[in-house]
Amino acid sequence: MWLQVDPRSPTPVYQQIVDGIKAAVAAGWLQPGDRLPSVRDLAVSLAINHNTVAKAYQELERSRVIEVVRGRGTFVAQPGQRPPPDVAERMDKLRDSLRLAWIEAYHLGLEEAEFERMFWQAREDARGGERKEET
Amino acid sequence: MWLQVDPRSPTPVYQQIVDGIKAAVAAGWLQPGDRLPSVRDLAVSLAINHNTVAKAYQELERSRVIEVVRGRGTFVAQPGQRPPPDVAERMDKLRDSLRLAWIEAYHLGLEEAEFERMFWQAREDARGGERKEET
DNA sequence: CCGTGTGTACTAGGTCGAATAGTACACCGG
DNA sequence: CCGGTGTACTATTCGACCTAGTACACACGG
Repeated sequence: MWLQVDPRSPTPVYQQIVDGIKAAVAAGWLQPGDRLPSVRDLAVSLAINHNTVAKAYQELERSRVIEVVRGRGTFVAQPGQRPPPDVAERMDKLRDSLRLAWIEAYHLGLEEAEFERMFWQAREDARGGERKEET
Repeated sequence: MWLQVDPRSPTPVYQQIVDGIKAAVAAGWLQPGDRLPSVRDLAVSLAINHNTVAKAYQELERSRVIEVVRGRGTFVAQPGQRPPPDVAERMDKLRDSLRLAWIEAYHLGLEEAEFERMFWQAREDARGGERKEET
């Protein structure tokens, strides 16, 4: 399965699903039009409640990452169709996360050049990487 | 007062204090050796419990941002004295936050150049800015 | 030595979001 | 009709956060 979840993580399970699917779409694992597992199927796969999956799907639809068709299923949305309702707020959060990242980099003693390399490396990780071999 | 807190924010109050002081140090508001308000004084200023402030101070000391001297007070630490115990973990979190930022930038339809500008702008915001005029 | 101020530790309790379990409904397509 | 889809609702559990109050150990100046 291309998605995993850690129940003991401090970040909520539904948020992990949201992040995971957003990452899969951004990386190209999932193409526009691809069908996602049903809420109940995914819930069984992840060993969680179907309401938790539903909550994740609803947030993903609000962000226009997926499209929901009652009675048929959920699919990866075509980019740039209907604009999300809260772009401004999300941009602010994005700016703030970068600001906090700079602050943390400072306290970790990172040189500006090192942090910049980390920034571009993260771009690579976001579009393709994700090799995880453990044990 | 150079620090404010929003009790209704989703991010915990003690975390807001940690972030705020880290930001103040990184921006240069607070210099190494400067004394911080006592837990009780700051608690009164922010209208919160002193235990919450203490929790923030403890995390700040673990991160080697401040130094605590029993019976005397807390002070901004000299940079690079004793290394923090969890650098590796914090670096991983930093990398991950940048990865998530790239993913979010993708779903917001940001061009790479725009996002890079935002990245450098955040650097400026982290070292000085902070003008907040409301009302 | 005493008093004040420092950070720290502990218990008890309240609040809130996350997650579960279970059930029910409305929709689609064969 | 029937099976699968997302959705909605209640009830309940659980843990993090925060408060309130108290107590302790330490440092410094009188």
